[in-house]
Amino acid sequence: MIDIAILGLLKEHDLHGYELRKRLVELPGSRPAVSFGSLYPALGRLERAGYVKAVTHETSPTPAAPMSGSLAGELAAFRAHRQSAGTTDRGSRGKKVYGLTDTGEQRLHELLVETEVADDRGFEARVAFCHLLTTAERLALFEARRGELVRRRDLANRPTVADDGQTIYVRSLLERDAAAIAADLAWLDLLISSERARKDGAGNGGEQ
Amino acid sequence: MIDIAILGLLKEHDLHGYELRKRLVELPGSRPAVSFGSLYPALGRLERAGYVKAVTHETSPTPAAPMSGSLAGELAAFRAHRQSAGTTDRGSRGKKVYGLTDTGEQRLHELLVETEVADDRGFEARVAFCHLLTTAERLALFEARRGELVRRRDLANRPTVADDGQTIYVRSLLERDAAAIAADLAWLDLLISSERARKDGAGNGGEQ
DNA sequence: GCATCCATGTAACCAGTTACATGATTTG
DNA sequence: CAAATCATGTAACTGGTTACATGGATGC
Repeated sequence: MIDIAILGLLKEHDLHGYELRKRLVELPGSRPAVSFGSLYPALGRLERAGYVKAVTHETSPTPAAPMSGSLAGELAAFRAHRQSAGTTDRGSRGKKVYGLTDTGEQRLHELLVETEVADDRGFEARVAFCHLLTTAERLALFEARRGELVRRRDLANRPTVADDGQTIYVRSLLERDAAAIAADLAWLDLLISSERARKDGAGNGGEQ
Repeated sequence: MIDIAILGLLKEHDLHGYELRKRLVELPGSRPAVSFGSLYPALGRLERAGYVKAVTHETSPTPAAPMSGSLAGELAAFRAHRQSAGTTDRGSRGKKVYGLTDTGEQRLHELLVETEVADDRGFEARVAFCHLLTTAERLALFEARRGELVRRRDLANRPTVADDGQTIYVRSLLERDAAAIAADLAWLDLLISSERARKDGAGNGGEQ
């Protein structure tokens, strides 16, 4: 699911691996820190697949507006640019600034709407870039997640087979888990209702 | 960290793989369900390491008291026993009931007190069997976890580098994460204080 | 006697990790 | 010029997963 994060970040601006990783770590859900050993191979894979591509010269000096935010990104791109366009062609090991291709953009959207994978980290990664979705798609994402959480909750406080000598610690742990799921569910419901409001906001004001 | 769970469950009673797995799934922190493809190889590994051992005949028909709880476990052991000791010798593929060896018990304790690995699942697995620890060891486990959570919290609401155009979704996600950590911390603090009370309970009644 | 669960295992794969090797650039 | 940081990458390993192969026992 590192793919979502990479494609999502590259959608915002072109970046090289090192910088990409710094952003990756401070993205919700990518604990404890995605390592270079997984980042670079992933970039290579995405490049081979045609989703990203090394942008060497001034293909896109990050259009215009984005200068407002993210100085670091601009700087990285600028420096890389200067280096490659400047002297010769950059030695074997220079910065390699990646950008999203058209198919990469498609791929990102594809990954974002894929509700099958109910994985926690995957969900967080999707939410982090869900502003790229339509309201309906976002709603679908949230509701799929909701289903998953409900499933987990029901699974948790069901039969309790063979739980004879549960220690107080296990019980406490189970309670904590239940509380965490409940809190998550409440959070999701808020998101969902706000999304619903957005959807049929202008049209009609029914259904909370 | 499947090792902790396996050893911990086998400490309670001898079990064969299939039954073990059923218990494993309803253990907190072993989402979404440990698969056979990881369970059996793990058992093999633990057996080769000498931590567990297949108990075939009446080596230990689960001593005496444990009959009180866990009917399923007793049944499984009994059936396996009957089968092996009963007819011939059981075909190539019969139930294989595993038990914990002495070194396995040591190993379990070792894994339980190992506070280095700050992994979430690892922590849950340890708590699930922390009744096997002394109060002091348990306290150390909880406090190590607390340190880890504090570290995460501080990491989360620090610099916020390059967070220019954070969408409402990312912000919401970060808030949720922060709330989850706070809740976890509160839960832990409760555990810790109750553990402290237990420790110096008889001696003096200070410090809540 | 057929389906279904119980039961054990292997093989191929997956998504990541750590440790290592390498080198360029910046800064004190 | 040395140390720190930036930067890219490979190799070996980890801790699992799914899919597959196999077969015994039970229930209807």
